[in-house]
Amino acid sequence: MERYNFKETESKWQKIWESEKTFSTKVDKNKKKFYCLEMFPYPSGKIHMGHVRNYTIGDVLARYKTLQDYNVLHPMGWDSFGMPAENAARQNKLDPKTWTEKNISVMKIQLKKLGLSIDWDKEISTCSPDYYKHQQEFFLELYDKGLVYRKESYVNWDPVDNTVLANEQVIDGKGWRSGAIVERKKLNQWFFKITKFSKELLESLDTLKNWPNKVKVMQKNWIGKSFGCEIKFKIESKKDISEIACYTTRPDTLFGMSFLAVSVDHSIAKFYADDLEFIKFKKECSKTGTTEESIAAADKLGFKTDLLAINPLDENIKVPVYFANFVLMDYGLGAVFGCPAHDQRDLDFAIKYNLKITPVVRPKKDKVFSIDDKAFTDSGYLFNSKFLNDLKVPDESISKTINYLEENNIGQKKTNYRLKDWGISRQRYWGCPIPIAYDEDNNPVKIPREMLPVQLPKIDQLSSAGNPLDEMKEWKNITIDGKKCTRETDTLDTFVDSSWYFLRFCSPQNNSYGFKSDEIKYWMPVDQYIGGVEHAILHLLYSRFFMQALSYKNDSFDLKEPFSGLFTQGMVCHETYKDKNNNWVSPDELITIDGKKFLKNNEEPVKVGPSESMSKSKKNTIDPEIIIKDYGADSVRLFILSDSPPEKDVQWSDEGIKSSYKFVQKLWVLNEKINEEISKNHPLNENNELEKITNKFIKEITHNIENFSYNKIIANLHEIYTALNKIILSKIEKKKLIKNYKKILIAMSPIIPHFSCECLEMMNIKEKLSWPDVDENYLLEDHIKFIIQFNGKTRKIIETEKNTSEDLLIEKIKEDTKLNKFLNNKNIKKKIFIPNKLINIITN
RNA sequence: GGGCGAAUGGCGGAACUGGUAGACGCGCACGACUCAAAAUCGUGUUUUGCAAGAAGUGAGAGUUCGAUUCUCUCUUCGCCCA
Repeated sequence: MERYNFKETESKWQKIWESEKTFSTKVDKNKKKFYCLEMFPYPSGKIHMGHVRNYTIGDVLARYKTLQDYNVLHPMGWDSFGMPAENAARQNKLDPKTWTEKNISVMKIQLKKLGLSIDWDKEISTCSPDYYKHQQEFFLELYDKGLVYRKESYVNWDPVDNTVLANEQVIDGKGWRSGAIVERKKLNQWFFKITKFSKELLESLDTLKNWPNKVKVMQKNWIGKSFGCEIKFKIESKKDISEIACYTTRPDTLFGMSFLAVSVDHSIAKFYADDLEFIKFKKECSKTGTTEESIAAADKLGFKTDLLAINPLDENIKVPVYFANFVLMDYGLGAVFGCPAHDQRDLDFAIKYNLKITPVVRPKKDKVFSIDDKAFTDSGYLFNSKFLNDLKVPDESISKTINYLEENNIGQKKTNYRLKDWGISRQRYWGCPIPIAYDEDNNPVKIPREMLPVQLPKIDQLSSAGNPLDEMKEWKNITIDGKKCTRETDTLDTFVDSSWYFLRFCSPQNNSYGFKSDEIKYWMPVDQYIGGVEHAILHLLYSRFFMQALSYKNDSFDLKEPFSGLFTQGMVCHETYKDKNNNWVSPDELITIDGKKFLKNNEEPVKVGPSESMSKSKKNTIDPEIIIKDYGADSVRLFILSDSPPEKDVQWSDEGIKSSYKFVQKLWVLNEKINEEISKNHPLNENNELEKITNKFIKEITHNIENFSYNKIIANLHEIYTALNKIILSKIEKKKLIKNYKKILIAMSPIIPHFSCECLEMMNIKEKLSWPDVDENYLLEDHIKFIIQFNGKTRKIIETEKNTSEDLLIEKIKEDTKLNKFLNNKNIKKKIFIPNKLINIITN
């Protein structure tokens, strides 16, 4: 008996699939479609286990749906713009294009070795002009619809490297490379008006029935709808300022107001433009980063103005107005009123500047209540609030206060969203150029469509600082309609690239537009989108926005939600190891002796740490390429699905992959045995046991695939293996054996496709395969296991005929020596009888 | 601090609408084969007890004939937001 040669078999089938274009798909209106999409990879160099898991999960589904006779679109592409290419290019003195293309070719080969059912004819790459040309068209389309605008906005600025930093490049308020303290700097930047669709993006979440609730909740919180009130405060001032408007969600605490805080970018700041102290303060504010987190963590700073704000509920209360570093122009109206007693941030500020602290909410009516250094934010009752006293906080107090403010023309009820417009300008080279230029008066001019794509200029070497496009004088100069213009040198956020790639997969070669209408009408929406939960907010929200934006003022595009089903898979983890000097050690530097780990080179023991998600920095990665080479793609696929439910983290282990490998070998041995039995040509017999176990298996595996319980599928495979091994001893008739074994092989094929195809071929099965139906007739049992309980405790499980009556069962119990002792000398108080399931006899 | 979720053997995890807790896998133990080892195959494996039995799903309560499953309180952990 030969061992199963996975190397030969896997490469054989991969070649067949490639040459026969097995997975290539076309629009076919006579067939139901299924669009199965996994998040496309960033070409970082090599595939990692996370990819293996993601794409295996998707592949099982795609193959399953294909067998169910769906027309399956299962494409793959590359999210190939982005910073790592620039960083690598700087390090290796290559250009980002060369680096990226090399990585793509390596990773493509690696993915093919996994045996994925991908239509490679539909491959796309976002850094290709063929792709980003259409993105530039979309940009202009959105621009024409008024969904793109330019405004001054803050960026993280590294004053040493003279470069803009992404949020993730700011570590503890310092630049990741230079270590310099990051400053806030104002730049003119482009924005997508995502806030225009806040309401739609929020409400349409409810239509996404096949999304994890968790993700919907995250998006909901991110959009952050709140009810509140816009309040106009009269200002007492010698300057020409009569009013400042604030947005608040807590108008009910108005009587506790002790200051008004405005952003340094507020329109009233112009009155202080010449004030040296204010200029100094504004500069101080710019030292805080731009993230909400860094603003929350920063020291609260205020600049006291000569203005006084009048409390609209009691004009005798006048409070100082401050410029404050924690108020942002982006949120609300760039001005808030401070109520220190009931907001920790306001309280910190009030203590620092010695402002009045008046509590207006107390936990219980008629109780003495005061505030020390902790703000009271729980529910309770209003006091110190004149005509609002004793209202229940928060529900009653907020609504009644708003009513009062509206009736008296002081404020207006308003819905506010936390969601901010999407800043899409990146001061980077390796991204999609923004198709805009500026005339001599610095007015933006669209690049005419016939001049698209705006190609990225070739670059030999990236300088260490700034945006290289800025330096490219020749590239920058352009003439539009006879006017001399200068190109925009910022490129688009790479999230724009991934906001519509799933449309491009429907028409990857279409040159006239990003997609063909009839093709996306057929394929879209994506029926099942699969990827990491880390994209739960931004990528998914931006993609949803993009559909809203494309369909806005456009009758020929009515797709609002791109992904009708979403599945978020967990991460792949591995144990971590450290040597005696606490340096991370990689698993392939170790040997195992008696279950303990030692360094290979000097046999020193290592410390085994907890299992954490695989990362290069912790050196706990496992290279899929090596694993595929050693154990084969089918074993890897089997293992990556086997140990944990796909939505949870999975722990990579040597034992696990070895056991999967052994299982494939065992299946091979079984396959040989079955073929031998087939050749024996046993005579017809009436035993239906094989039909029974086959149908049971098909039923379970179908249910488990449908529910993403892929770990249970693997359990099903082990069970059917054991059952088959037993049953083939019973001389099964040839036709029956072939029929059932074929079904089983087909059901295994989404998970271990090379192995299954090989076995099917050995049995000379050549027709088009389809997913086996379950014949329920074989699953009807005439005997069932019946549970017998006394006082709620299971005492015995007996085999009975179906529909055995209660009386007959009682008879049986009385005859059973093991059971009747529970009845001796006892009164039966109650009997619970559930037909075909259990009887519970309550005695005293 | 707020929101969401989780907790089951030595480990990963099963248990569909409340009805046999621990499927399946790993690990471990014993046995077979072997001069021996590896590989392979077989048996066992929640705890306790010789056994009958008893206890047992993070802790505590509740609903129920019956709770891993439902309700409440608490603890710990994870994720997201601040």
